[in-house]
Amino acid sequence: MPELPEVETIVRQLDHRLTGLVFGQTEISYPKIISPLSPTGFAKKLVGQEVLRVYRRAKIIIIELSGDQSILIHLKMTGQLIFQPAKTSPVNLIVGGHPQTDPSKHTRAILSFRDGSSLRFNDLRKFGWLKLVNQETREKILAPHGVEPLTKNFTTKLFAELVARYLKRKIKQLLLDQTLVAGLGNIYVDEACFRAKILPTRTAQTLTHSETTALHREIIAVLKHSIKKKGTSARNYVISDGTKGGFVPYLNVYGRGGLPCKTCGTPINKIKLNGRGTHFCPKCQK
DNA sequence: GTGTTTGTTATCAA
DNA sequence: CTTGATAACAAACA
Repeated sequence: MPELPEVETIVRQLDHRLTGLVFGQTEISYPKIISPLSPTGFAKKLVGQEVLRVYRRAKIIIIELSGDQSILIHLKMTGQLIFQPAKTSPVNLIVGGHPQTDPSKHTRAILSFRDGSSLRFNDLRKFGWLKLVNQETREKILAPHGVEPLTKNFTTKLFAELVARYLKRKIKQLLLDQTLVAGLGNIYVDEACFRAKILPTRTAQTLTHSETTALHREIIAVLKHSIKKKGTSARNYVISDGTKGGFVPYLNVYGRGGLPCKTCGTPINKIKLNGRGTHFCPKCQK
């Protein structure tokens, strides 16, 4: 599940590798991932365009091109973006615990560059997408997202205002809402709540001022820590060079249902909250 | 055949 | 406007 730290890791690597490359041929094996153009239209428009930079907004990857166009990419739950350098053997991947060579049967698109390198979009569950859009459409798609938690715009005051505005919402639900804070997903919401010692099931209105401050602080801290470790490879997230992120050993609750809390030894509780697997320590979190 | 995994949007309801 | 519930998308895995 690529969330902010995973997408950020991919983007940093791709920006470094793709900037300056010029697109050549494009192969689409699963047309439904492409919009708003047809795969043919997509390929035609892409040819000859140079990559200016690669950046991120929320969980969306933006490849900015010469001219007016950008490729927007969302990996959703199982998307992978693999960079294949020119004249090298296929990148090795681990998918669902099994070694796999890329490209695989889950490769949905291959965007080639004129120097012989290529970018592959793999997506087991076909939820992810690629859009080739102009600036105006790009901004229309990006605009509805909330504050970027790793920018100076994400102040304690702003976060407190959000908490005060959506009083009836459960904390977890509030944090998962991409229109409020952008980039958090199931993993980092659970982790941030643990670090702030707050139960994800509580409603916003029950938070004290110091709890709100702590939650704000821990959201930032856990995201930064994970980026430093290149993200969480809980399932099939890989970085664009096929390697895995290193944050799993630092997870306190996500994926640890029934295992002892690293702080107090109490078994981690796992419940369903609004249809999401939710993990917490019943003793450390109040 | 069943339940579980989750990001996002749509839809309906209150 | 806020909020809650549910389905839909889609495929693998236990």
